Amino acid sequence: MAIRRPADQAGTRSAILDSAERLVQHRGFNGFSYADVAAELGITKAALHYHFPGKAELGEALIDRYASRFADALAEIDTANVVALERLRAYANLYLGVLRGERMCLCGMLAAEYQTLPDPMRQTVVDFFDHNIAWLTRLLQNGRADKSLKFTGRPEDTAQLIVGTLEGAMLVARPYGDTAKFEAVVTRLLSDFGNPATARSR
Amino acid sequence: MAIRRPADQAGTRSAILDSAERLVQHRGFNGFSYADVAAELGITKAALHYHFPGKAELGEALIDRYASRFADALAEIDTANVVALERLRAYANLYLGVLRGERMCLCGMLAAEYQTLPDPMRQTVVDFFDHNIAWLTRLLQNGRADKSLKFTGRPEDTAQLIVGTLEGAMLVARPYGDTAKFEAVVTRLLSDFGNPATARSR
DNA sequence: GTCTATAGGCAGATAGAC
DNA sequence: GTCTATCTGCCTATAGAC
Repeated sequence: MAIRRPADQAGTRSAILDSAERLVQHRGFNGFSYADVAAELGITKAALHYHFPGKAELGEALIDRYASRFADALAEIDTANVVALERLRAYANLYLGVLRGERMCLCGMLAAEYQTLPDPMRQTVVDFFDHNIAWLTRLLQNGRADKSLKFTGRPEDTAQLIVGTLEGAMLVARPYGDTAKFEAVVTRLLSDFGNPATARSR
Repeated sequence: MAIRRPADQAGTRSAILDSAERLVQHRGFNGFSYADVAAELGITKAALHYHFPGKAELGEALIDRYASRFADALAEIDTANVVALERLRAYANLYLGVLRGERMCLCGMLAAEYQTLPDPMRQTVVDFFDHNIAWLTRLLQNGRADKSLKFTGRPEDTAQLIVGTLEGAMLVARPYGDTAKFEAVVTRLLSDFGNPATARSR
């Protein structure tokens, strides 16, 4: 008893989201227009308004989909990796994948534009970060408990540090068009959490 | 033999820069307009175009002034602090001051919008980061040499990590309107560089 | 669902008077 | 230097035909 829906509706809707997502991650929410999306898909602006009444609704749908995809990726990391340090590495690789597509993290981009975002989008951005921090906090707590991760202070603060470092490293690396800069930061970041016996302070 | 100039010219010019700088750090380069600045100063848009022919030129002037002020602050840090860790702390405090004014770092904001920036502004943004990385790299080299700083790997990579972490922590903390989140990250970041004898790995 | 046509507003920018 | 007036273009959004 599947819900019946014209193929085009779901197809166009997700094609719009794909295009808009790429544009926002590339140019920002204030840097793209309905005209850009319409041109990319070969349809008119009016058709977009049928699927998403306004830019605010499109933006909300964008974050919702991105957040749920990210949540799936985190769950996948949990099932695929046992060791906490490996989970952390996999988490960093999510960001690297985004940067490789010459994109900024969607919510990192929206965080920069936060003050100009339509009201309904704001909470959704904050929720994304909250979810990431919560997941990392659990990971850090577990890693500390089973002694696979070494770090000082509150897990919440270190989780905040990790998110901040990854978002910031992306932000700064992108103008250089140089993923190596990002990767060097990740390596350096992760090295602090590993077994101190293998770390060298020179 | 001072250069003579009507008081208003220099006055208006820097008032425009002050207003535009605040607006860009708050709302982004694509999130403010000549009309915003004009309204704030009680003058017309046409007057702005007299001082800055176009938005691109205004943007360039904005970064130039910001970068030179930042360079002064770095020089000031070097003369006021002997210990490398203290210099690092003072550097982080520069960022904290910006965040306390409910602003994002100008160049961090522009880095997010990089793909939509007028061409002449792009190199100037990159130069800003290069300068910061270079200053931090020297600081890290000196700190390592006199054993006042502990860290692993190449100084360049750690410099990149520090800039990324500070920019990213600002980016993520601002939507929360919570400077404490930023300060916690800074404390956590700096603790890794201090004397290991006083650090606790719990 | 998608189109054409168009409204209404704001953007960056210019000409020319004072 | 700053003004008024105006241009052109793009923006988001809507009405109504197909």
